[in-house]
Amino acid sequence: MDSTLAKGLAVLDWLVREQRECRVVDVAEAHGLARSNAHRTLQTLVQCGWAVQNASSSGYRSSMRVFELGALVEGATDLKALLRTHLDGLARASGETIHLAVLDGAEIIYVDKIDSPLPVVAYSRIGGRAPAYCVATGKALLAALHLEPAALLGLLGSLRAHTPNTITNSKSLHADLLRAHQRGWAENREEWRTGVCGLGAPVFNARGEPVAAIGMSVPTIRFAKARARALALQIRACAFEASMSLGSRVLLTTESKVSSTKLSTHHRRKS
Amino acid sequence: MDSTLAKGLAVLDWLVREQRECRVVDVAEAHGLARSNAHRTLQTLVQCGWAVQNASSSGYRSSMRVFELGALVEGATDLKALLRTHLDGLARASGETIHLAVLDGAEIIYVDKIDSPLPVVAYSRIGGRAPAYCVATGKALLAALHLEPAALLGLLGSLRAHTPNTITNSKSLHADLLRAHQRGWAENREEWRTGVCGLGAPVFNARGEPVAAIGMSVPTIRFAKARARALALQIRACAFEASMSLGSRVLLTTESKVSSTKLSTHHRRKS
DNA sequence: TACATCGTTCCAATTATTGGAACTATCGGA
DNA sequence: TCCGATAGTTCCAATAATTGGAACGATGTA
Repeated sequence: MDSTLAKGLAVLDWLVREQRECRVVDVAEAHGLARSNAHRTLQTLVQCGWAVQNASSSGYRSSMRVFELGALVEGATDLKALLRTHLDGLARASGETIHLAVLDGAEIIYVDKIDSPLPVVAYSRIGGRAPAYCVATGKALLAALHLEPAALLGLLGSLRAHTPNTITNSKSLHADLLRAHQRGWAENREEWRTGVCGLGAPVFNARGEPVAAIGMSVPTIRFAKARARALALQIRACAFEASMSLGSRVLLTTESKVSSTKLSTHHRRKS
Repeated sequence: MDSTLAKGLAVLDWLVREQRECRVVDVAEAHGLARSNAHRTLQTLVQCGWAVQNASSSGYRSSMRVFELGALVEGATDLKALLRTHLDGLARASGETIHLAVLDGAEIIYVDKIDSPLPVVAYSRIGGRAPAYCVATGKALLAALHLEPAALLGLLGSLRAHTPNTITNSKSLHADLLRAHQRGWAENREEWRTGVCGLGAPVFNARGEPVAAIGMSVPTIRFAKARARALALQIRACAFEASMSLGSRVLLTTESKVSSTKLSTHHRRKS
């Protein structure tokens, strides 16, 4: 492992998150580096175009490079643009907050979001993260991977409780994912934030791979059984249409088959 | 300069732009590294969370980290969210393609964009770049800096011609920027892309600093003198309102004073 | 089967990094 | 104005890390 590279990446990451002009000593203290080392690291970042130095104050900020590359990543998948209309439709139909999320290891990242006009409890942010096993979008994506319990645990690590409702048992989670797969949507009942429930369904690309999940965050107060089910059906239908628009060619005759037919091309199934 | 860090950043940048699964040899060849070196560099990127390795193919891709950080940068300025409504208004009023751009060294980066329903000639992309001295948004931002000709040349370097109309003379450019400042908007007459003209005006924050420029791309065919002037006035007014919404407190009485009063808090003026 | 390609590991030679010290600049208080 | 403290920057020898060739195993191909 290139420790110099690791050091520089850590400084860069830190610099971006600080979102302010940082001085050499700040970096040195935050990373336990000698002043001269921090200085050279920052200079390297500047010379490579990842940071900019204020000529008068000699403070450092991250450059627009990460924004540029971030936009590239976003544009590459083009998910956001392609699925916007679907999200809009869902937002209008439900009136709730809608998310588009992708899986990144054991976490999901919100790629797009439409805020609800109704009062909401929790705040999320584009680019924000959440543990995959705690939220509906994450569970929808995990369910679409069809991992065995062991592989699941390997991917997620220990299941920490974030609320009294968080599923912390590997077998329970696996059962929950299986149910999600069978139904075609995943649920989150205050497993991540108290007072907030969620629904999510996976979106598949033309190769049948799960590339994102469409999710909905609903305050528990508006999550009565009948409404929850109605919203879930909306999400599932929306995710299905979204998959179609990405070129997913799933043959199906009845609505209830939506989820089960998604299996087709996929890697593993549990024993 | 930490060469190991520079090497790693170059590989990371390359990996993001490739937008495909890359192998060790690809990286080694592209950067003139030994296989073992490329391998270790990639492993470091993976361990630090900037890249992911496909377990089966052992190929590497950039992770969502850059997207996450990019979204952070975008959210930090919050420019996009704050100015969206202004851009929308301008887009509806003009029917042309609207840009929001920020200055990054000698280039501008498009932060937001609303496509025209009318036929357009050139294609731009959020996160895309253009030389500041060639486009209207860039010239609007440069004009707002009030740099002396020498400082301007220092910032921009040599003025390469991208079309027959590109301003390649430092003095001419300075005069053009001065005119832009006096009028309150900058123009681009096929200086970047043949067949495409542009208009741009700077947006100031509460501290009177130019933070972005609102721009409009118009095919030359729709850029007749009278219409160009009408659109320019729209842009200038829109940028002014946008500045107000960011907390810029510029006292003004007549419309024609919009631009000249912007001077107030600023750094340098030419001798 | 033999060959070629590639990912990965290992290690000694090399090279770059490291951090203390010194120098300079800036700021604020006496 | 002087002094002391703080911080940015430069320099350099000791150190520690990187480097790339070689070797090995895995995979795919003729």
